Amino acid sequence: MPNRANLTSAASMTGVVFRRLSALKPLSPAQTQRIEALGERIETAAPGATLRTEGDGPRRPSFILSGWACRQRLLPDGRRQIFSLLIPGDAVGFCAEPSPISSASTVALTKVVIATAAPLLAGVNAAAAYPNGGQDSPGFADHMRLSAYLEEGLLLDHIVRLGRQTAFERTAHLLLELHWRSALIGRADERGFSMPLTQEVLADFLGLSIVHVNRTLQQLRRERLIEISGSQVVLLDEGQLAVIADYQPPSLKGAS
Amino acid sequence: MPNRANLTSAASMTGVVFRRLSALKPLSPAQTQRIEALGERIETAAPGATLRTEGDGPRRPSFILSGWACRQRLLPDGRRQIFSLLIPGDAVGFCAEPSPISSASTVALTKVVIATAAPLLAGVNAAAAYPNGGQDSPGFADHMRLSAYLEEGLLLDHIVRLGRQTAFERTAHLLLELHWRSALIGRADERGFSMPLTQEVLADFLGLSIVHVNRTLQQLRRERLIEISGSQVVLLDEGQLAVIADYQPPSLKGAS
DNA sequence: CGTTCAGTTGACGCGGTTCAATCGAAGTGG
DNA sequence: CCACTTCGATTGAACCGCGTCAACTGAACG
Repeated sequence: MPNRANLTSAASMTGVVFRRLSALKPLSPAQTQRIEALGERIETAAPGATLRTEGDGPRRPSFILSGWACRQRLLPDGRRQIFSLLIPGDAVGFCAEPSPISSASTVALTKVVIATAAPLLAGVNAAAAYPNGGQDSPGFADHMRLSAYLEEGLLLDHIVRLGRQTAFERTAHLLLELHWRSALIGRADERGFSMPLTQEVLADFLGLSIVHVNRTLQQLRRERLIEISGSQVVLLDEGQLAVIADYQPPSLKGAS
Repeated sequence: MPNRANLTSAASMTGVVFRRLSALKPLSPAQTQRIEALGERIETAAPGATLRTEGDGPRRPSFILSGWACRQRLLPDGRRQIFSLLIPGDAVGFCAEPSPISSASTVALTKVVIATAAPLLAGVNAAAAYPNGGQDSPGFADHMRLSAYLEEGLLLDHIVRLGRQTAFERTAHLLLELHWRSALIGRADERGFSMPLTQEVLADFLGLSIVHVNRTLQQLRRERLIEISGSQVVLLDEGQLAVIADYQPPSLKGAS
């Protein structure tokens, strides 16, 4: 039951989507207008709510306007592995295959506000009809394709973390990635950003136990590499962290 | 220097590509013809050769006709993580972005024969002009899109293995996946398949040490779950292995 | 005020790594 | 045809990163 006040704040929330997409490829005025229209149809979800279950029929793809979510899978015995963390501006459920090729679900980690991406999707289909890529068309096909490549790169980084890095390196790498992504949507300053995650979520993402996440964060603080107070994270020595974690931010320049 | 004998054998090798793609979506006679034409332009690579370095300018996408390869990343200190194993019928370098969004390279693990996919790619672009999906068009856009989803599912499986499964479970899961994929291209019988990998490669894929891969394989043999002789793997109790590894093969039915 | 939840800490043990040595098969050159 | 080398598989012993178990703390909340 969105009222006018909701609409106003929702419209301002579409800024993260604009920042996210324009970082991949410049947006035309017509496209910008479409993005601002996302604020007109929003929904909210409480922490723990399932936003999407893959293999559960086609659901409407959407963008996260505020709050954090994750894609995850549960094992029969209760173990959980988180594939990716979703922050404002990220897309949910764009691979809307009717076939359940793999089983994963998207779950809200905080209170989440999402906007149906239907108006943009119409543009995606339209752009497919422009063989030249539609530089000036209102379509978003290129943006979504580049976004998919970016996300695959994040999955590859994650695999390296889980397969070949220590808990210390893993954690440093994740903090650098989240800082970079927060900066991309204008939600970070030079050194810090907000990370509304419990240590349990970090553990299930990093493939560690809660206890060890706690000790690893303490070690990072003890070595004066980070500071944490509440959900606020400060990177005290980003260069040193990058060396430890072998972190290289995604390079978006030259994207076609 | 391909001679006629080469061409003949190469043409027969395109069968794996046909099987791989037709499993995703039926192929028309025109499409089948295009696939058979892949055998006309082949290249070979020796074990260890780099087939592709992402972020190294656009390279021609291609299909593996025979031999195995992998996508991997190296850390500065020499640690290696393998993202995916590529078997005959798999595509190489289809995400041919000029931007090096992430750094990974594709390396031959055995002697490899690849075919340039240019003739199919022309079809991909053509299919994009058919808004209805082009059921009868010669394009391969749908196939490559479905293939991308399948590969993403494999990456997710891999993340679960690395993050939340024991060495025993990981190894069982991988063997089941490779058996399923081998069967998909007609390179496996009911219980066995060929796996031309060293234990070092398995270790770098599974995020384990060589020594521990060796011990884990021994445990699988000791418990009469598998048999290995040379590169031949036999799954003695696929059901039991699937329970141990929580393995569920990708479901391709209902793919649009 | 009791309850719940996230964070923290210590003790202990296991899964997996590291180091090092051995062995057989497959080249390779003299 | 035989030393010599190389490579992959194998084995044992010692070590350690990380998980598990359990207890405790403080803040938020009804």
